Amino acid sequence: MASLIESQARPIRLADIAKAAGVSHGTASNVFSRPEIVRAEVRERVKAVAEAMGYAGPDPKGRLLRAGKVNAIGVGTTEPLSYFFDDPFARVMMAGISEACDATGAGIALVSAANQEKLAWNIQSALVDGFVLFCIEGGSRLVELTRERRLPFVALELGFEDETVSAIGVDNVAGARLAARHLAELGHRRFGVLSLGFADNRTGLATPEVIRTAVYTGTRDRLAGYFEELSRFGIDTGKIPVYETENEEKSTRAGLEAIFAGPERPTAILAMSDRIALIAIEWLKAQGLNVPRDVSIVGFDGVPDGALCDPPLTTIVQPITEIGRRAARMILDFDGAVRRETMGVELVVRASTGPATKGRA
Amino acid sequence: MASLIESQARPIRLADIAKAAGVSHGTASNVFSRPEIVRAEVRERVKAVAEAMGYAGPDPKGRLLRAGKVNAIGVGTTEPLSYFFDDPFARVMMAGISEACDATGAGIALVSAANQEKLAWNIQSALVDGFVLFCIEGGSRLVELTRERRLPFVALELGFEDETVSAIGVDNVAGARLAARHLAELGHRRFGVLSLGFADNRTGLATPEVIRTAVYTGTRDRLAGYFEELSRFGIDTGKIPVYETENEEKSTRAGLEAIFAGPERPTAILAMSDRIALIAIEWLKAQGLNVPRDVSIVGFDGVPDGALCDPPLTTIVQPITEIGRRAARMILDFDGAVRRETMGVELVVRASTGPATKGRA
DNA sequence: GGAGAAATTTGAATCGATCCAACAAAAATG
DNA sequence: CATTTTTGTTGGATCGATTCAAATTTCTCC
Repeated sequence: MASLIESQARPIRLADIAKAAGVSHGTASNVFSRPEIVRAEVRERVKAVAEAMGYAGPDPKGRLLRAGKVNAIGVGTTEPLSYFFDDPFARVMMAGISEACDATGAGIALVSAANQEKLAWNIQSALVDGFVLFCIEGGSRLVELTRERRLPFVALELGFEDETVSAIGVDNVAGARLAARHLAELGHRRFGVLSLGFADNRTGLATPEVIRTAVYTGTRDRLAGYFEELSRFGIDTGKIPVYETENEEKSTRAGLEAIFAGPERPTAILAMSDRIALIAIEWLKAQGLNVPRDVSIVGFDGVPDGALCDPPLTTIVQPITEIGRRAARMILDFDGAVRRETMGVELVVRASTGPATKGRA
Repeated sequence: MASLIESQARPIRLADIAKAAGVSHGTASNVFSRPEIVRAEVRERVKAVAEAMGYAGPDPKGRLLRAGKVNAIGVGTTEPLSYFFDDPFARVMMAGISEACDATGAGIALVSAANQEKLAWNIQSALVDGFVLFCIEGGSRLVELTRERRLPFVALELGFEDETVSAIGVDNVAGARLAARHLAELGHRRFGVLSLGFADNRTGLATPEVIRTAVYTGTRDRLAGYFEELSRFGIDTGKIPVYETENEEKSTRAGLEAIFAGPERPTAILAMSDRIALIAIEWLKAQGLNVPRDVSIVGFDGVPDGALCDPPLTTIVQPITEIGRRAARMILDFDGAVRRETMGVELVVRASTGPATKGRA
């Protein structure tokens, strides 16, 4: 009963302690934030009073206003919050961000929202010193929203051309070329591409028009890399089906059905993410197709799951953790400059790719 | 250049806008927080001025102090921040917490720290309305620290007896009994227990003394459940080796070595977490032992990985996501009451357990 | 004992907003 | 046209702390 009444009462402020202890609030403040400059006797008295009155210590809300710095970075996405804990790519990225934050003692605030208005509000009201943005679906809008906060921010993946936003990403063209060359060198000539979106909220077979007017240059560049390299092997890239997935199960399966429905079944799949590739492997196995004997597949990202699945996934490995670390540091040590960093990628050959066989599966 | 200078200048405050637009700060505030009560003409003028001066909108730092509510919950642990993205149990729990936060539009602030002082500081200065605490190693200290903040908080896992702290956990005794009975009914008579810690920072073979003076009642209860049930089958529990692991690879392997070093090799392992169980399966396979033919193993938790490993893990499934959801809601809808909820668990039999064989492996 | 230095303490100003009682202006009513 | 109502605006108080120049106390040392 007493505790209930007590808990409903207005919380005790530093000023209350100061008055009760008979010191100024300046001194009371010092007792907590710079105890060494307060005379021991006074310090103990104030502390005793605080203890007796049940003071919880200086409220960070008050301190914050004065200090200006929150000492936390916001990580934003248009996906629901659970994305950070479910998606393998996001998780590895978060591990890198965590590392940088742990090192400096900064906190992490997760920002997201189901719908657009809430997202806007959450971005506007997040208590952070800057943002790291996961630019997936709706990335452009996320960047616009964040820009209005006028806080430092970094976009992950060089998803768009705007040179005024800081970003860290990988060389998508080079990575895609590595993937394509690997398959071409194994003798593959019939391909299918499981793509990411070329613009917001897209899914389905991509027309040349869609590809040409791509908003997401990351997707565009990966495709360009695939096609450039395949052309060098004399392959007619115009005939390659490119299916835009939403990087999840449903649209990826639809894409596979579309790609394998045609008369010229591919012997190799280029997937723009490991997640897509993993889903594809499951689908192919369920169809009774052997990977890599019947169909080879190369992913993109290099998430840990790729090494553990069956067969282990050949993929283009990005330095995801390092990207996360750098992004976080860019915010933590912000100096006002716009930075755009491009990281290298490498081809890691595992067991999901093998020589092309002549026979139809 | 210009932008650099601009960015270093003192940020524009609402008061600056008010002055420039020739209105009071009260009206300027209303333009942003309750636009509908401001005359359209004035509203547009103020907005135009704000736009022209590059005002970023009301600073949440200022608003916060007045509003009192942060609209975010803190999730605390003594592990490094990456724990939230690595540990399978934590991830499922976070998914539940995320769900509840998404539903109400609340944010999540991750709080952690490598060392004790930083942890204290991070807990003290986190801008949140309440905490959900992962009480693993050092849980008691985490609770003490959090209690001082005098904000609502919930401990996950009923790790200690203190009835004054809100907590959500599972019926550990019942769960452990299910696991033990399952193995006993399969004919197993020689057991080994891979335990969690009975107190902070412990590892190694647990003596009866250690078990009796356990700080973590969760661990204690699980062991009690195992032993109670095994006793009913006439098994001498005094002879069962109990090894305290740190729920990670190194100590778990050490535990397995210790348990399998004796002359009476167990035919069944009771693991107090799926993570431990999964590591154990790997270890057993590496030793050339077949699971479940040579050794059966039952986990505890019910994380998704358990269903995917080889062989799939028989385990005691906790409603982890639901626990997370409830914990978050307890903070979000805090009403001043201390709540302690015990959730049910169930045995899920997969392929890591089988009948005991007479022959030594 | 007193001058000067060093150590503490004070209290007003500030951080950036929101709230609200009081007031002013415009609109509706008699 | 005077009075009431409605609608919009104002500016001081407040949220809970920190900061810093100035004032005060205490300490040193001759």
